[in-house]
Amino acid sequence: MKLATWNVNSLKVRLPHVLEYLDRHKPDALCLQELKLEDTNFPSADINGVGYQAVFSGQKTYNGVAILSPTTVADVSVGIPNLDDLQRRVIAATVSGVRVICVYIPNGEAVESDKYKYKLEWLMALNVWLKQELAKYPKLALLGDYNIAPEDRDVYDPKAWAGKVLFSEPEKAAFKGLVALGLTDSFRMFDQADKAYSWWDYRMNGFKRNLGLRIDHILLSAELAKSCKSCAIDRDFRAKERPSDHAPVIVEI
DNA sequence: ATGGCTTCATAGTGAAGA
Repeated sequence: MKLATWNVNSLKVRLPHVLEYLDRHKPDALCLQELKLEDTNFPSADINGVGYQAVFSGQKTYNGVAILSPTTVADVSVGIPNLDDLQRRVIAATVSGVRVICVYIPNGEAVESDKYKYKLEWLMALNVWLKQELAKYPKLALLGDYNIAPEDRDVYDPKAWAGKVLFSEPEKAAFKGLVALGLTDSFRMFDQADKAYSWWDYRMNGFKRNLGLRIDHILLSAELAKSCKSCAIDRDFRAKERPSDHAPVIVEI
């Protein structure tokens, strides 16, 4: 079974890339973030046309998440219970017996900002909720844009990024808090190339110079981790014409 | 060098992303 995640930075613009991705990898679930469109504008017909169905929670201009699957999914839920959040950042569904949770964790803007406070509060609410979800669903995968680089090796220049948003200690502690629930960072279960990242700034030729961060992750519950066969970042889609600034990440379980 | 690029938005001295 293949599960994938991709921050597409506008589904309207990236639809051809998404359709190509589905055709090439045929994932059992593809989690998308930053749709940047309202539900009424969701391109269901195009996605159905390549044999996939979608559940989604969108909003105008910002955020928006979806799960694409070749089969009908069950028990769809949106948002985090007990978190009053107008931003569409979470959608979950059960796909072939696996609880798939798609998240777009807040960016945080800068450590001094109110958005950073919101990010840390959001992460705390996610942790509380996930603890309950893991008790309910032993087979659980948390996929998405975490907006956190967990370790030095996930950052092209960790000294320059020290203390900055995406790499600050409280954010890294929140990531470890998710791992402490019993989740495993699937990417680090396997040998990987050095300087492997999932996001590169559009500016400064960030991709060509490989000035990137690994901020898109697939965390697996113990039961899924024990049968996980691979995890890979697909740089091909970042190298295309008019790409998203994020590359897709995929696991085989 | 707080810029640099891309998106959606509106027509802003833009906002937000990461």
